[in-house]
Amino acid sequence: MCAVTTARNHGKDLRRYLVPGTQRGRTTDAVTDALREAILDGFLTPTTWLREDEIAGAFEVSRTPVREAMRRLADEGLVIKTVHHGTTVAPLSLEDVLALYVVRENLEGLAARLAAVRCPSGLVERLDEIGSRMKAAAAEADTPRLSRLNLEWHRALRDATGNSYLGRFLGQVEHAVRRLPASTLGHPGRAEEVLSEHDAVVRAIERRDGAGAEQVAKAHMRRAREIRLAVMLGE
Amino acid sequence: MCAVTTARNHGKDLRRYLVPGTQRGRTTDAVTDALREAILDGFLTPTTWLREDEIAGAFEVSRTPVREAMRRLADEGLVIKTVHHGTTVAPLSLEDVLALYVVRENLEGLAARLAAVRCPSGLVERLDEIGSRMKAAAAEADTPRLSRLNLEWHRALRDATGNSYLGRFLGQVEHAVRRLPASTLGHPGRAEEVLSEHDAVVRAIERRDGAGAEQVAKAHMRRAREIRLAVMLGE
DNA sequence: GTATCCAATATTGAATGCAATCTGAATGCG
DNA sequence: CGCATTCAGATTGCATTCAATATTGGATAC
Repeated sequence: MCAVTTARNHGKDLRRYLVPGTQRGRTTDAVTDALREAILDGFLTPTTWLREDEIAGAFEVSRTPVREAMRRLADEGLVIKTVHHGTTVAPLSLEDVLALYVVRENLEGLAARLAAVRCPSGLVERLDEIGSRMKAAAAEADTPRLSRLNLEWHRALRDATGNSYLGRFLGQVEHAVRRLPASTLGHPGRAEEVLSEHDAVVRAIERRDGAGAEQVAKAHMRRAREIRLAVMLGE
Repeated sequence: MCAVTTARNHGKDLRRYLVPGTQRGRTTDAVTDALREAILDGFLTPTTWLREDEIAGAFEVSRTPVREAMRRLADEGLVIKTVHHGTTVAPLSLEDVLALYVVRENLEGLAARLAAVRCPSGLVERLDEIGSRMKAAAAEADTPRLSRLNLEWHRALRDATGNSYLGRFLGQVEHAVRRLPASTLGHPGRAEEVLSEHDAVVRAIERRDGAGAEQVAKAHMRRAREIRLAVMLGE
């Protein structure tokens, strides 16, 4: 038995990644999102061979939207295509993770600075509101919910930059980060740490301190990388 | 007559963007690259309506690879799709340009720093060699050649970072920058300025000065943005 | 027993056809 | 005369079909 697994026996389970409210004319988008979710979620693990026919059958659509979805995911770096041979889920090495966090540190820092400079009305309140919900989730040790809220917090921040390119790049970073095995938020003491680091960013934004916001946001990411490595290397 | 132009009368001229050595099984890639080139080159201008079967006819392929190409370019932000209606070349506002350069400044700075830290063997020589060719092109006032060499220089730098994410993002930035109307290298005195700014980056890399390389690279980009704005606003 | 070649098969690449739907103009009604 | 409605044409979305090619298993020669 080789290391390559197939999606054959996963069968119809893939369907649960399809969002229900898909209107006509959006099949390709729905399939793309579903496949992306399945990969990010870890349901489709690296080196899994994705046969177009199989996926099409699981989603009960034709191969055409599946083909387009595959190509898009290949452009995003989530899968690897080889002509006339097939598509496999891309592996993610420790080296990749380090490279990812290096870039992320810079982009998140830039986002914090831009957000502080623009500081659109309601931003501080929104970040604080998400922060308080995160606090509640942390108190209940509800890591999945904490993780979703964390995502929401970072999205709110990058939306506040008003920079479409930065937003797009941070979106791609987010996709890549979500592929990593387990959330770092489950690490002992990390949840509280994240809350205080986020708070530092928001306070800097509140006083329109761009440089300060950038600094604490970068420190937040450096710490996140540390924890990530600790988790991946088995604490 | 509305502001939307069509590709109808461009006809077969699109074919000149197809690279000749396209082997079988790579039609979609070839079409994608050709369309991207045509947009970056300014042959297909913003708001141009791209009809699938028109493009397919021009390239003498079926609509399938054209469709996939359109979707990929939409993901890259070069075109805008609306369901059941069509695809148009995305506009590029002055605001977008500013946003682009803000992000670019950070990414190029990071690339210079990483390149200085790693400093793979042969990098300094390669950058200097491209630099000397740029000097020759500048002496002859050969702006198109200078522009190509400039691209090559920046690519060499980002390849030296060994960071795939940074490389991908800078690649996307490069695509966006290439869409801008005219090269800033034709601006009076800019060519010489670029040469000395590049040299400052290389010297910093040579002495493994990461922070210094980042600083001069960022200054290089800030200056590039200034010139770009001057050019776009009519000097 | 092993290496090499060949053909059968599996799988993807691209073309074609049909269905859905958006646009725009002509038409009917107030 | 203005506005809503409907219908025809144009265009994209997806399914299906055909073509090309990589893989793999086996037969054969050494």
